[in-house]
Amino acid sequence: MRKNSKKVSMSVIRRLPKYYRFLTDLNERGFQKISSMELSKMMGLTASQIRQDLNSFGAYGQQGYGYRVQELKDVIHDLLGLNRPYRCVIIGAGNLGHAISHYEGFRNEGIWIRAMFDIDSEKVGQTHDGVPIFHMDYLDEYVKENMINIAILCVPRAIGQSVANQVVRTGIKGIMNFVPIDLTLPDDVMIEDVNISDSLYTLTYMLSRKQ
Amino acid sequence: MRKNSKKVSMSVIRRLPKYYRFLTDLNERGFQKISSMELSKMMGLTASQIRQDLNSFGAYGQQGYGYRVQELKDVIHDLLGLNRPYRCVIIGAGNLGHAISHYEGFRNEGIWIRAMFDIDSEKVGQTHDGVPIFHMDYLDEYVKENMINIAILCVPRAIGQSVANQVVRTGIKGIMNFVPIDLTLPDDVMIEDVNISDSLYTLTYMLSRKQ
DNA sequence: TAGATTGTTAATCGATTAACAATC
DNA sequence: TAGATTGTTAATCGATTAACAATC
Repeated sequence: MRKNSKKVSMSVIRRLPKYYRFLTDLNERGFQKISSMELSKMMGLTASQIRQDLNSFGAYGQQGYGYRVQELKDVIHDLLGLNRPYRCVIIGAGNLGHAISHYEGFRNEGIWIRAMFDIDSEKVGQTHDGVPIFHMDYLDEYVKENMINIAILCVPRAIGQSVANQVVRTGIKGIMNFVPIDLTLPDDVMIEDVNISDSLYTLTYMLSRKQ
Repeated sequence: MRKNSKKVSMSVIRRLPKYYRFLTDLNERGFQKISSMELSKMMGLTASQIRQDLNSFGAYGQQGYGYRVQELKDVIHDLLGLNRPYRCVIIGAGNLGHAISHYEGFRNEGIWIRAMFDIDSEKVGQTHDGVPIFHMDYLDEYVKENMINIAILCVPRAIGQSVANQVVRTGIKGIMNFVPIDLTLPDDVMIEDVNISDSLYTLTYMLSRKQ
């Protein structure tokens, strides 16, 4: 029973993965139902906010009962777009690239790391845990033949923008960017930045404020 | 000329590293001054928001002139707490740990990666680019002797919480958490989460919405 | 001085919290 | 039914944008 979409705000979207994580966990632990009150204690949000959030995309609970864990988890799963396959390539086969290629957070969610790309002739040709490393020259062809829809950027800062341009030219519309720069790209390309130094500076701010 | 602190909101804090990045770049390129208008075009914010943000911590510009790049950069540098040294250890010497230990975003900002810790006897004892790997048993002693103030968690999910507890017992008050779980820790410990799967799910959401 | 651009107040917009009637 | 807990409206709070007087 889903309401036909009012628009879900970005603040809610950013909380969805967290809801999803907690619901998955509850589900695995065998919980059938959960109230906004119980969930609020676990997640550190207010019960009121949880009800507003869930209502904003019409994931109805049941008055006097609560939310069915499995059902709510499934609704959020689909809302996050996880009912489609994502075929990813990693650009840059350094330590970060390798770390992402083995990342345990992705398994079982239709996120497939298919290949890595680099220009280092020592790396090209190798395979790690079933993920082959190809030369950048082969990127365009590979992306088209394998219907790749996400590129994960793990290259040095100096070449970040130009590699991003190269990725965009293949037709890829989703980029996860680990390079600590602000990419300038066409509006129809979705970028999600993971800026490790920005995050660390938020931490140093907090540490320097606490007396 | 700094106003003695109205409180800076968290929304502003999260934008500070970005301001810092752009100002550092402008400074390196030899710019002396910048107006809120010019900065707004570069950064994709409104000029009004920029003036509000900068004013919230009293980084005054000059009417009719703009902001002095070097001065503004320095003020934000200090506000982020980067005028103090941060001595970090990485917990977990896998690919991610190694990636962070070489991370180019940190250099020249008083962020020092001093050591890595692991329990794998094949890794313990090695040194990579001057960063030694020690056994976890030695963590407490090392932290105390070397005045470590930040721990960067790069361990498998299954042991994330228990390793975090171990870190907290050493007295460390700042944790950067790469483990895709929600840590439960005392309130006086500052946590900055970098949740790679959460970020990716935001991207899959955006990709699935754009038809 | 005149022009430019800030600092700051007021208006708007959006997100969170509170409250409670609806209902399972 | 009575109790519990949602869905939803209203109130509050905070963040962003607009506007303009102050001033370099």
